Amino acid sequence: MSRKRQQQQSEEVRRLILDIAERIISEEGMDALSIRRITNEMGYSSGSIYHYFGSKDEIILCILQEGYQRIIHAVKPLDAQLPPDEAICASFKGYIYHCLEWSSLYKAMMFSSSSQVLEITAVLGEGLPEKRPALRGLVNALEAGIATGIFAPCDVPLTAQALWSAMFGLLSRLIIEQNVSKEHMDQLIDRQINILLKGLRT
Amino acid sequence: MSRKRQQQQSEEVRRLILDIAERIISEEGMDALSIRRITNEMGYSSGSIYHYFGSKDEIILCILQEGYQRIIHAVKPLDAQLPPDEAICASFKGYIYHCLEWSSLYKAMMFSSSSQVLEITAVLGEGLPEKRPALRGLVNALEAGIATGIFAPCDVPLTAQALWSAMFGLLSRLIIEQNVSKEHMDQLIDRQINILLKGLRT
Amino acid sequence: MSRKRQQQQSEEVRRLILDIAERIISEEGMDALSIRRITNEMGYSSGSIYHYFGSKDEIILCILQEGYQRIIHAVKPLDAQLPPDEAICASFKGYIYHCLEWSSLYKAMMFSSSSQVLEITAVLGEGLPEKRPALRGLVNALEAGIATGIFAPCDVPLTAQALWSAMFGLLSRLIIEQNVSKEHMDQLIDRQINILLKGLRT
Amino acid sequence: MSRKRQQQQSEEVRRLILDIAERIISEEGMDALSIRRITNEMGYSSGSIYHYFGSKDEIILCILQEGYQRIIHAVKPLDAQLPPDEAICASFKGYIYHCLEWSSLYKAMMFSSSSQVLEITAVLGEGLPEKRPALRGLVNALEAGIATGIFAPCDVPLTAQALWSAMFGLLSRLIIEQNVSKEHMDQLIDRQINILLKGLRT
DNA sequence: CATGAATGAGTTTTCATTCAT
DNA sequence: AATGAATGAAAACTCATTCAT
Repeated sequence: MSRKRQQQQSEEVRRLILDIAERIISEEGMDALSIRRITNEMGYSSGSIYHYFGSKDEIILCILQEGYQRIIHAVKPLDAQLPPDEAICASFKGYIYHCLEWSSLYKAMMFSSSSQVLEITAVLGEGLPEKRPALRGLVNALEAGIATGIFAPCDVPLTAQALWSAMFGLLSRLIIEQNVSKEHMDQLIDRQINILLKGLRT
Repeated sequence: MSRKRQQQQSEEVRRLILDIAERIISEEGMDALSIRRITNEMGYSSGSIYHYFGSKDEIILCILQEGYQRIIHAVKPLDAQLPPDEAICASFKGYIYHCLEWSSLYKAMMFSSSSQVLEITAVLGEGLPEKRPALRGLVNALEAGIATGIFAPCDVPLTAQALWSAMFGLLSRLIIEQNVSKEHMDQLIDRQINILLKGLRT
Repeated sequence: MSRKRQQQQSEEVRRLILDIAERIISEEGMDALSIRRITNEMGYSSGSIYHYFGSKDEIILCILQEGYQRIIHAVKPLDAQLPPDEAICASFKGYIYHCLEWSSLYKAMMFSSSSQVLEITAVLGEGLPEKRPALRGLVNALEAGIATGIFAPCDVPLTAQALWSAMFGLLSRLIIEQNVSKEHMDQLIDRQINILLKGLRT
Repeated sequence: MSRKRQQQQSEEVRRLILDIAERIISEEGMDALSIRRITNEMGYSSGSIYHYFGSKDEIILCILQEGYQRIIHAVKPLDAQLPPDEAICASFKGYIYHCLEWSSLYKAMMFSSSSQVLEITAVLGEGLPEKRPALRGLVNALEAGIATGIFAPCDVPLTAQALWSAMFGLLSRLIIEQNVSKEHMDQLIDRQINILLKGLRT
């Protein structure tokens, strides 16, 4: 009992640390994250964090992994009821608007070349489109669209990578440039998705 | 003679500083850049750098501006002889393959949200498509294509931003993910450009 | 027990820092004070000081406030039993001889134009004679003296400021010039107070 | 000829250095003075200053000495035509208002305990009232006043020191506290001189 | 005489990490 | 498990001074 209880408590503190750290990164960027900041906001002393994590890097890695999970889980599966093109459009928009709310975290995660992070975030490799939830849905929609004849036949995984990269580019610029007006943002997103979908059609 | 020689030497030291700094940024990222690192590698004392640059930021700005210049100068003007779609295809490919050679610097520059850097790199703002050399060519090609009827009429600056962002996304992923095979890379680039161009056509 | 002991020790270290800093200021002036100097003399590493104080300015402010407190607490309230002129004489003498013992600190404090310090030390502003303990006693004595008819009616706060400034001037010169003999010092103090008091009489 | 000319030119450069340094001290305080600042404003290189002065301290000393001379020369001799009390009043006012215009320099000079500076600025020592121009005039006026019966007999040098210190105190506070309104300043000066003069009368 | 490059020691501050208690 | 004191290295930057040219 006692041991179980302990483990549970320990897990709660880890959670707390990660939550605070993630909030700092999201609100003020990676450079604002420091052990002191975290422990201060927890009401703990600075040393205590090393009972829960081996190093700062371990914390960051954890956050990036979790952040990716969160984003993925938030990517709703493509609606099989909808025509594939509309499903892709809805999915992309959902993804973009969702990620814009986690922009700092998204940036930290998706722009990282750390091999540990890339294990999670890479999409261009052989076979990855089938592994990544986000791309898997895209692959399915593309295949469905080809089957129903609204999309031209093509190398589906390759096309999924190309499409996703395009959308990633727009999302990235929106996050990086910061001061794009909501209106212009909406127009850009619409325009890009239109171009891409039209590019797929028969 | 002596004065000229001195000035020349001074210029050489500035160059040396910039080269070392750029190498550090390219190899280890922006955060690894420090005055100490630079001066140590030069064999100078740390204060000496302030003979040549007013501050660390000035050095960084210099590097980014140079990097941008390098990129811009390499962006060949769209070939007016070619049909607009082929011109865009050639231009995009040229841009991507060129920037892949300066990948780390490109990353440092294009992923920065520093306002100083954004003054140079931002593309999504109102009126920017006409100011940025890369986008201006795209705007011209689009207008030409619409005029000749191969592209459907559209909001040209908006479309240029959407197109460029798409291409930026693919380039970014290629840079970030590092271990994409040359063959797959070529296919991806071809595929994306095809989708985009087809998306523009009438 | 342990916690109490720790807190006590922490308090001792703060004390040590303030004592060393004060000594440096007293012996070598404000400009000689540096974090390094303090920590070196403590046998600590330079960063450690930030466990106890948030910044150098905080240390200085602490010292100045303590110095001011020390001076104020030593300013005995004017003796209401004595005739006002004698009370003023006694008070001035007490103040001068007391401050001469803390001369370097007094100098650092009273000659500073830092706004933080002036909040504590300024006397010439509107309404300040009533706020500063030293001047408040003077104001009371002047009013008492005017009431009993030994002092001529006047603008009391203004007069208090003028009197205190005069005494401050003599005290300052005694501190600055250092090598004035005790005998001459006594004569000067007597003479100045006599002139001032006679200047107030009816 | 050549040598004479050279010496003259050298003298001019020394002058220029001192003028610039003094202006910096006056406008921005002692801490703002640096060799770089001086040489930049001269259009010279940093090293060249050492052809004219052995060290920064030598420059500062020079300025303080000159500053004192300037102040003294500006202290107009007491008007022997006027009654001694009016002459003292005029002299004090002239001194105060004059020095307020050189406040930073005055502060640097008169608050210094450097023995070199004190050789010039000390007034409380035995025999100094007769040596210092400012005090000598005061001594003369006091003696004249005693002779004509408007001042009570007294130890004249001692009285001169006490008077001057009083006025120095007010001037110092006006300089230190900075934000005293012109109106209040005038009242304070009037009030203090009135008290002092009344304190001298028979 | 003048330059300007270079030094070296200095400044305050931040931070991840360790460790005795 | 938690503390909090302490470290030591790092950060950017400043400045008086020296010296070869």
